[in-house]
Order: sequence, then structure tokens, then C-alpha cells
Amino acid sequence: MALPEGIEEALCRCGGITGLMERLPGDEALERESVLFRALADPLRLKILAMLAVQPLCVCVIKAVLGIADSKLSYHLSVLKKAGLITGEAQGNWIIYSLTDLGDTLWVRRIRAAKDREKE
Amino acid sequence: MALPEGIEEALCRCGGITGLMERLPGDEALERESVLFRALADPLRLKILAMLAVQPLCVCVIKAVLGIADSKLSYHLSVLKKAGLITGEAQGNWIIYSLTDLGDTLWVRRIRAAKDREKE
DNA sequence: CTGCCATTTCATAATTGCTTGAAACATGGG
DNA sequence: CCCATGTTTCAAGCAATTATGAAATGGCAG
Repeated sequence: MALPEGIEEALCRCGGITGLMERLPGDEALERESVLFRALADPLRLKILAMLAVQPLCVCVIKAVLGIADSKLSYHLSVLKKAGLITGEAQGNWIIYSLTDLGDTLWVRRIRAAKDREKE
Repeated sequence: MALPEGIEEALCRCGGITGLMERLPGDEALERESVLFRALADPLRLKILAMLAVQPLCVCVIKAVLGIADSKLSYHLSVLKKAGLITGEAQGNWIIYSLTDLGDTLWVRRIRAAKDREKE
């Protein structure tokens, strides 16, 4: 006795275990994807993205809205920046953060996804 | 001196700090979203989703492809299940996992996103 | 130059998530 | 009933992420 009924059959049709493995994304691709999702896996960071989707903002305004310590905010900004979701530009004494193209498209996607989910 | 030039102006236009806060998603919504992203934030789990996107599979086949310990696989399956991305149905001695609607739409979205990113 | 303001960096502690192997559970066959 | 198989649960250890407060950096005004 090897496998449940429907499964073995379907598995054969796509080339067995080997065939299945060949259809999967490579490890580097999966790693890259997961890094992105990890950056999005925090409510605080999603809130920051939501703010920047409204308009570019300097750190002090973000801090005022979130009400958290400087260093904490700085940490989360750095996570988002490393993931390529936001970018910071110095303007005088301030640093103004805004969404990157990646951050923007992912944001749009998130909104759409959230709305899809509400419909259920 | 309070805020950088363009920022203060734009901020006023959307109702200042208060106006900005009102435009943000609620904490529960952000929490819900982040749970979903957290479930996606692991290469192994993305690989499992990729497999199930090809066809429903029992645990033993997934295990054969990934080459990991039973308990490890079971842990990751439970994370995906709790997030509502997959569902498991007992069939005799086996449990057959497949993508939920949510998992399926998110998977489609992921593919699309990955392709968008390749274009750059 | 001095002092102040916005922001980051650093070291450390707290927390969370992942891995591992052993044990438990459930199901079906003999 | 008992055993074999497929899967999950549990506890312990380890690794990675996050929080926190103090100190450092860099720009700008006086």
C-alpha cells in the first residue's frame, strides 16, 4: 500500500516526485520572496507603509502618529528599507521616507487583497 | 522650525496628524494582515504552497520532496493551516492537504508579483 | 565653535520562532 | 486484539527577531 487513491494517479500525471520537484521555484527565489514577506510580517511596519502610502513623511511625524521610541522606529524603518519597500532622502535636518516602486505595488496589492477578503 | 517644507504643507492638506491617523487601517486589520504575511515568511512554507498549487498532496509525498523530518513538516503545515492558507482532509490513513481559496488567490498573487519583479 | 535637533547605532535583554527527537494518537489490515 | 503506518504533539534547546535606553553622528542656527 503506497499512496491514497486520487493522489498517486495525479502525481504520475505530472511526472511523479521528480516531475513535481521540477515545477517548484528555486531555493534562491523562495528565499527572496520570504525575505519580502518577513518585512511585511509586522503590524507596526504595515502601519508605516500605510502612512507612507498617503504621502512621504519625515521620521518625526511617523513617530508622532505611532507613539513609539525613536530607536524602535528607526529599527523598523531599517527593516523596510533593507527589504527595498521604502527609501529615505535627507532634506536638511530631516530624513523623508517614501514608498519605493516595489513598496507601492505591494501596497496596492495588499489593499486589493484585503478587499477581496472582506467580500467573503 | 517645525517640519520640512513640502511635508507640513501636504500634511495640512490631509488633516494634519489626526487626519492622517484616521486614514490608516485599524489595528485588528493590520494584525490580521501581518499574521498572513508571517505565515508566508519562510522559504519552506512557500515551497509547500508551491507544491499544493500543483495538486493536493498527502503529507508523505510532501515529506519525500522536501526531505525533512516528520515533526518539522507537521509544524509548518500547522502554521499554514492556522493562517487559513491550506486545509487538510483525512482520507483513510492519510491526510491530504490542499490550498484554500485564500491560499490559492494569494498564490496567484505571488506568482504575478514575482513576474512583475523579474521585469525590472 | 557651540549647542541643539533629528536620526541612527550599539549593546543588552526579552521575546518569538524554528528544529529535533521521543512519545502519543488514530486508522486500517492481519 | 495487536501491529504497522501516517501523522501530530510535546518539551527542550537553539537561532533569529524585536525592544530598550544610552551613546554617537551629522546638520544647521546662532
